[in-house]
Amino acid sequence: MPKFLDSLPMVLSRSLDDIMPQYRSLFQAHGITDQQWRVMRALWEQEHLTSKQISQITLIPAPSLVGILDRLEKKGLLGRLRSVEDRRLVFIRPTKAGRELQEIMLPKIEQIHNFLIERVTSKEWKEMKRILDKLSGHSGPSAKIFGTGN
Amino acid sequence: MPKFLDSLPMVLSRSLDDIMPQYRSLFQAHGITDQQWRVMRALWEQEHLTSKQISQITLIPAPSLVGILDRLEKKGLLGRLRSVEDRRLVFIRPTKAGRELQEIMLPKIEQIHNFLIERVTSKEWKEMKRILDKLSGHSGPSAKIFGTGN
DNA sequence: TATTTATAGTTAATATATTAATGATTAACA
DNA sequence: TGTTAATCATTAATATATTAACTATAAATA
Repeated sequence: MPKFLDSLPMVLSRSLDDIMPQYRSLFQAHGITDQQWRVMRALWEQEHLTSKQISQITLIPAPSLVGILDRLEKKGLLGRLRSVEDRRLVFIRPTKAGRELQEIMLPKIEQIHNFLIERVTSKEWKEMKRILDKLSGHSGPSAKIFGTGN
Repeated sequence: MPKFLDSLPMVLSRSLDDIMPQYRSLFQAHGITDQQWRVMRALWEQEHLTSKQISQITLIPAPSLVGILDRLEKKGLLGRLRSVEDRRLVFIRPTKAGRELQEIMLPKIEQIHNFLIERVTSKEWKEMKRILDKLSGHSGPSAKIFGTGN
């Protein structure tokens, strides 16, 4: 295999390209996008999150999140509320419609997840995450020599 | 770990988010983006590719590729040439400047790649790719019997 | 041969990513 | 205490992703 296709970014991107369509068709059937789902999914596990928390959990960059929240708000799936104690913060919480959507979609999502996970053994799944963690620099003597440092 | 953060898309996305910045700072230093690099990288390994071939190699969707090629052409890094035998095809080839850029960047890219890869053993690296392949559906019984074929 | 079908590249519309900058607010500190 | 620095959400500008549709061309077929 040529080096380019065997690089870490390409290996990971290929896998994502392979699995995302299986989720996407479900998202699409319910009128939301990948990223919009990520936000709703985060709100399902913990209500009243701030914008920043959602950004951290979903890995969606803060500037992108603004528009995503706008569209979800317009769809009536969540609401924004400016904090009183710290007026810089904005709390996000799902509406009733948002929670209902979750109840419908969550089982199907888990179904897809299980279908994918069953392709490997539990041991392989854990092993893969462990290796990925090492590659990400989250374990071992991690020192980003090319790191930005911010 | 909550199920959401432990899903395959989130696991892979997190890894990508962790490693891409290390490449991106280099791309940025040379005035190109991630995807623009992917295209140039493909042209480094095989000259005169068609648009479709580049799309397949780089995993960049065809409609996105149009703009990326436009911008790379405008930067003088590659050229487009309509095929004579089959006038539907467009051949892409790097310019002299395009090849020069590669010669400068390629060693640094390999340096980053090696730095990342050295975080795991050779055995772990292969094992990870094998497991990812299974998760993508590229191995195992179903994949061998029902291929997409395209 | 005339018609249908398939393919490569492209355009269009909407959604998101990336980077830098801004406004409002709060925290830190001389 | 008054100024500076940090933080959160947001805007702005450019680049890319996603889906559908469209154009030109070529292949298949009646």
